[in-house]
Amino acid sequence: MKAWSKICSECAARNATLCRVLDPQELARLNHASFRRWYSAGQAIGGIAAFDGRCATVVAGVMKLSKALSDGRQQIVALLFPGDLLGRPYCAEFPYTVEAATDVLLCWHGRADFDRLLVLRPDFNRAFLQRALDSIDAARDWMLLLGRKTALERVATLLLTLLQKTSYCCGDHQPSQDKILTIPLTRLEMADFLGLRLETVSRQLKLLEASGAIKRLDTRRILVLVADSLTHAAGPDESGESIASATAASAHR
Amino acid sequence: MKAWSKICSECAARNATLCRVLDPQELARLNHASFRRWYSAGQAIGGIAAFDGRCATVVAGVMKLSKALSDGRQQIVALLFPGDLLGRPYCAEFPYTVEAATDVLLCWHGRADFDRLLVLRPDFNRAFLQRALDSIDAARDWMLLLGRKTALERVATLLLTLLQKTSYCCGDHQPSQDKILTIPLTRLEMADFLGLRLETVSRQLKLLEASGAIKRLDTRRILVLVADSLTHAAGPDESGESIASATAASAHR
DNA sequence: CGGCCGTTTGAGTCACCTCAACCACGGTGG
DNA sequence: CCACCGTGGTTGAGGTGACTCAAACGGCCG
Repeated sequence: MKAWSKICSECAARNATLCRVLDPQELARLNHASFRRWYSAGQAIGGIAAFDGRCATVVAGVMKLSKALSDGRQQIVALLFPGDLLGRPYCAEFPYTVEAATDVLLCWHGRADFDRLLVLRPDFNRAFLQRALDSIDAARDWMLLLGRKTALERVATLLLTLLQKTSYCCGDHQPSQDKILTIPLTRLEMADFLGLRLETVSRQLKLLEASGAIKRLDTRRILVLVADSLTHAAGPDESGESIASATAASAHR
Repeated sequence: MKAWSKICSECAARNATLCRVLDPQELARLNHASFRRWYSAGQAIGGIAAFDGRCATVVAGVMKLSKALSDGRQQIVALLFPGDLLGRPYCAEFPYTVEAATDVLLCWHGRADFDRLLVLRPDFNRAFLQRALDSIDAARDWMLLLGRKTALERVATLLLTLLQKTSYCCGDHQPSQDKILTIPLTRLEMADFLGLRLETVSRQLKLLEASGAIKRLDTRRILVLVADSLTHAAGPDESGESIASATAASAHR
């Protein structure tokens, strides 16, 4: 494992973080008020209200946020990659179950300093807002998947999403173009993210392999042979709801 | 129909809007830079990039945001009620199809003035941020529904949600406790919101009626007879993922 | 009256779920 | 070194909830 610097300016996730917008002085101050901690895979973070308005940045690894019904049905609602922010400022409650999917290094920010930046630094504030809005878009994209896509499309979409996320995030990945995807989730977690059962996920992966799009190296690693084929399996494009009410009339449903 | 004042301080949606936090002076200024416009049910708003960073407040009626695949499959990702904000500041793109579900009155805000408030007024900024974060929560709640709930649970949940939303929003509703719910959606729209087919929605409503929880007055209006029964049909509580790994061991799945 | 639209109802099908067996791998201890 | 076990993954057989297709209904409007 790399040497994980405690210095913000040397942060492994620096380019992807919110903190990027800060000047050296601000950064030093935030650095002083932050601390880092490792969580091992599967470890959950605190009780329900353990956040108490504090935020943390994912430096390495993948976190998962999930919601559950009391009968055990569970839905993963977000994955957080290096550079992503965890928590909700101003708000004691953080209504999700937070768990490390892989081993994770978090950088916890001092609440007072973080809130201060939000108020005093417009660019920081705006970057934060941008993130929040992006999270909305991501959640809504996934709503489309959960509500309307088939099992095969869901699995293919997940693989593509992971491929994209891990390619420019500074995980434990080779920066090379080898197209080996290391899935940070178990089959059960994939299922909980996709609104499927783990058996179904397994079967769809088999189908994708049979179609020649991928090759399963081991349970966690997948060699992407034909990315286009994956894209195709992921279903039709999202339509920007073209102006063409002409096409809509015939093609609609 | 009421007389819809053009004066912000007399706005029908005032108590639910962002603008609530503004002082009279700011309000007057924003008022000056805003204009109101009616959209009839079913009407779509502009082309894809018609927003161009501008925002609008829903004053009356219900808007829907949806995403679609190019083969016609569609998912409604959000409903906007009076007081809710529409659009995305700083960003030309607004990646949703925006349509009026009912007749809707929008109050369009001047971009410059709106952005200025966002920067200069911390309370306004914070209120906006709060909204965005609430939208994330709402989308993720719905992800749980789409990924894990049964058809009956979905329909019941929708009815409860609508009941709650319309009860304290200043729609065309009686403020009384009569428990008559006027659904602002067609069956097809309900289906597109719930990730179901319209026939399925219809059948589940029939089941709910057979169980005595509701009575269908006409296609749009529903008399809620036993709200508890609806709540029960909506499925088990969301668990705050209790500390009890003890219960989890047995009850989990 | 006739046509249209949104809705309801029915009958049959299928994609995904359920249940269960089996397998591969890694760690543990005799 | 190997028997044992636990965990996570795969595979199979059968079931079912929601979908598909189709027909009929009822209110509305010309």
